[in-house]
Amino acid sequence: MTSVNRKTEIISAAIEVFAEIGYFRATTAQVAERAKISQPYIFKFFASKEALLQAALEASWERIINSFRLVVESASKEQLETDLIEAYEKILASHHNEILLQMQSQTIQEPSIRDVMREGFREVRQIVLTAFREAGIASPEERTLIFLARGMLCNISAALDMPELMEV
Amino acid sequence: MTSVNRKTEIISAAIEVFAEIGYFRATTAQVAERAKISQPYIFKFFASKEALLQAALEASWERIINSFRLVVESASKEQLETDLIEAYEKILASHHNEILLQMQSQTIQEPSIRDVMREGFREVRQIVLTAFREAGIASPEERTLIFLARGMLCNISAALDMPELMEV
DNA sequence: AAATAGTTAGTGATTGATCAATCACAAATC
DNA sequence: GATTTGTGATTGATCAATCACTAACTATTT
Repeated sequence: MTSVNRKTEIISAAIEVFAEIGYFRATTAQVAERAKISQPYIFKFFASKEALLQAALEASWERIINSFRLVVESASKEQLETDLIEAYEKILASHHNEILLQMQSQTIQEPSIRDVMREGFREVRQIVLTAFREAGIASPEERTLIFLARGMLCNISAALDMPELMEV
Repeated sequence: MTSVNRKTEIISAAIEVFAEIGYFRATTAQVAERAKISQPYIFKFFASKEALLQAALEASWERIINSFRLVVESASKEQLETDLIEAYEKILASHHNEILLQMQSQTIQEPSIRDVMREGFREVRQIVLTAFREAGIASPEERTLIFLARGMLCNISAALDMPELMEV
């Protein structure tokens, strides 16, 4: 097992455990158990529990950003927005825990966590806004706002299992 | 000091402490200190820390719901949506902690907390949807979805101190 | 092929601190 | 004297992080 693979495994385990139990309530022992390693071994890869959360959040943002970049590169101007929505819904379905962890982290006050969250939102917004502009969509700022807003309500709809929130 | 006032004070203290520190990390001793009572005394009013969170959430939803009902009763049809937005922004400015606590609770898995959150969203959505319908607004379901979605992005914008998320 | 040395992978045991909740009790008020 | 209001002390459980240690693997020399 290479070191980088082991690190990835720990991050995956942390995403699951933090999302299911809540970051502050979850224990590093639970993460270790999920990753099938000993509890102290986590600290060979991450300086602290908070550093592990940070790494988990970076991984989750990267997935969204990579997915959106792919869509922007390949989608037609007419399909751009619907393809972005579809890409996000796929992530929400396949990596629900990463979204739950992001939702949690929106209210975590630690500076390092706040920074990751802000940078994630900033970058996603920039990708969408630039793509909308280059596609010649009218009122790109307003449309970007609505796109992000629908995404956030979609998260809540999924987290609380309230599909009616997204029904028209 | 009447029992009901004391209870209200504890709830106010809990909202502050839970919002600032995070529900799972915050301690009942911190809530007690904020309420200027002893830590055990909390448990004369609330059976558990979770019951206290539940009461805090109920209070926060009630504020929003009462405010929206007032707007719906008095606003003109043309001003309805802007007045609702204004009412929500006022709450967000004056009771930021209540919104932060709601955001946290969107991902807390305990059944009693989930139930409070679902009921809160359900009721707010119903009030807005009914008001939009009765005001003769076109596509009331779609407009309600957008209204709620913008509200959720507004929460995040405030929580992360990212005003650019709401700029057009 | 065998021995040696060095590096990487991984764990058991511990610790100091922390916390929700209980209980017995005191003080104030009615 | 009885009810209400309120607290000190305690407890059993829990946790992040550290430390000392072992096992396994790799490379080099003999």
